[in-house]
Amino acid sequence: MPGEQSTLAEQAFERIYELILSGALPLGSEVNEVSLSQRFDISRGTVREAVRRLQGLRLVTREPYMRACVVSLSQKDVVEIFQLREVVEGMACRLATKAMSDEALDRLMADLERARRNGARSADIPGEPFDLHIRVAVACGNERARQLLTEELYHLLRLYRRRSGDLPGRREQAFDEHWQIVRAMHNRDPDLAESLMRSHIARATESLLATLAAEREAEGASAPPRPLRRRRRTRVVAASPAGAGLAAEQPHESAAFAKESERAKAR
Amino acid sequence: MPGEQSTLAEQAFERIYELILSGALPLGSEVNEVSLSQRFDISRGTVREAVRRLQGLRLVTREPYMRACVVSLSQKDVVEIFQLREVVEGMACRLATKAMSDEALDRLMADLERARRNGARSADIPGEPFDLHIRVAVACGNERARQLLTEELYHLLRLYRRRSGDLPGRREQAFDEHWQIVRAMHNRDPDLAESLMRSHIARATESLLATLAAEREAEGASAPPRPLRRRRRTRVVAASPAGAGLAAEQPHESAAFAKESERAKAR
DNA sequence: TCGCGACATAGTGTTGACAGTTTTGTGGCG
DNA sequence: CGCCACAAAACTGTCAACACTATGTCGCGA
Repeated sequence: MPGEQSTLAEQAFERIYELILSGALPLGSEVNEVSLSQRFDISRGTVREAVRRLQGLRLVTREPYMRACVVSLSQKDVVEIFQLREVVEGMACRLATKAMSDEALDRLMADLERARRNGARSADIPGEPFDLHIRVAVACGNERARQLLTEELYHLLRLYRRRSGDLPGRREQAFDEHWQIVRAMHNRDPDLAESLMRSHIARATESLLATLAAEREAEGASAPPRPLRRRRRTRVVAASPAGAGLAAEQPHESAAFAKESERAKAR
Repeated sequence: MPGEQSTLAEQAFERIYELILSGALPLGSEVNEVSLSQRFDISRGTVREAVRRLQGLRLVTREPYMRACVVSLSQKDVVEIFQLREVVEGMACRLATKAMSDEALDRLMADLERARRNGARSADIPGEPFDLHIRVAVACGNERARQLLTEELYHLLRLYRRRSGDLPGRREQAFDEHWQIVRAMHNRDPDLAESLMRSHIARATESLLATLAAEREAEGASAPPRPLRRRRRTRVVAASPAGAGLAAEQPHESAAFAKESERAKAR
């Protein structure tokens, strides 16, 4: 019963990855090897291997005898990621403009138009059915850039976005910018497309920073020293055998957890 | 006797990394866990952990029950890396132009001038005492970009560069371009600096591609199908207990190996 | 002679146990 | 009442053994 085709460690890697993306493992939370091994009902060494791969992807940080932690993005991190995205997605846009077929460009345009009609919810929200940024990254032909954008940077931003809405009006503006970008691509103007994409992301950066500033303002001095780290007895527990008492005192949704531990630990 | 301060797995990671960078583990060669564990005189599980981290950095590729392999860069890979470098280093140059202090810029200029006098060998060769690209990446202030440039992309190129000289005359041209870049930075012209850096790398890309094409031409049809993979009985063996019979049939330098296995396995 | 299937072998996947380190809880002392 | 030393707990680091898979080899039959 070896699952499908991959190794246990591979599956564990995927599952932990999903746990982090879904917010079940909150940013900055501790990653406990034994807890995870019990949850997945596999050996600790196997979990260990998966965690080391996460470490390689810089999704968890670790130092010798300390507990591993999910990365917690500071504002500086977010700015750095957006700076990177700005130039790399600009490049991807330029390359895609040169690489895409006429049919693919027509399809892209049609999909963008359809998305606009289908509702205003899918302008610049990662993971939505139509996501221009993903489409461009995939189409650019540079596999390394695609991986960087869609697997290393974008997911981190998804993580971050969960807890920060958009500025009002930004959505419509983003749509407009998307439209201009796609039109430049369709006109086979690589330099313009790159330039527009860069401007687009730069504006999104400013919007996000404004949102964050407003948030910080609103929260006021509720918890300025930020008790991150050094927290007592609040670590993500391994779901007591009954599967009931989940640690739900976090402001994140810890669903998708309970169903994982329905085994009686008969050993 | 726990070494200095880090874990065994950490040290193993570093050592394997060095092995790959030094060419002792040639590109595309197989990475044998037991062989390495015997060489380092540590457990296989520990080596395994290190290899998984290398995998996370995409320096080795692996599929379920197959042997792990050091990446072998195709020409497409190199082009992709240079495309990425072009925009990311351009960004780094722009940010550094804005972030560096006057003193740091003066020092940078002085070092460049000194490097020019000290010999023509250090124009654009990674790892040399003065390396403008590293200096810019470090000074740009974007930690993520620095890591991408100096630890993920640059080392791969070092790997590749080992076996490809430069085009004649390229070195002087590179020096000139470096000089222009630094002058733009010194004049606090971020956009010009970014543009110059991008052009510089684009030119370097063309130079490298020309070199590769010439090489390919010179080799002719010596080994067109490229027997990489599926080679018989030639794998890097684990140094017989006497420490003598090293597998030296590879056209790469396998030095720095012998000295690692002087322990009698007294156990 | 060539194809093909069983066997042997090398290497990876997984596990449980033991050792070392950090954190936490507790009790005595100033 | 606060603080420091000490001990227990919790967790990570390391290892050796066992299970599983892939690959090369050898013998068989057509």
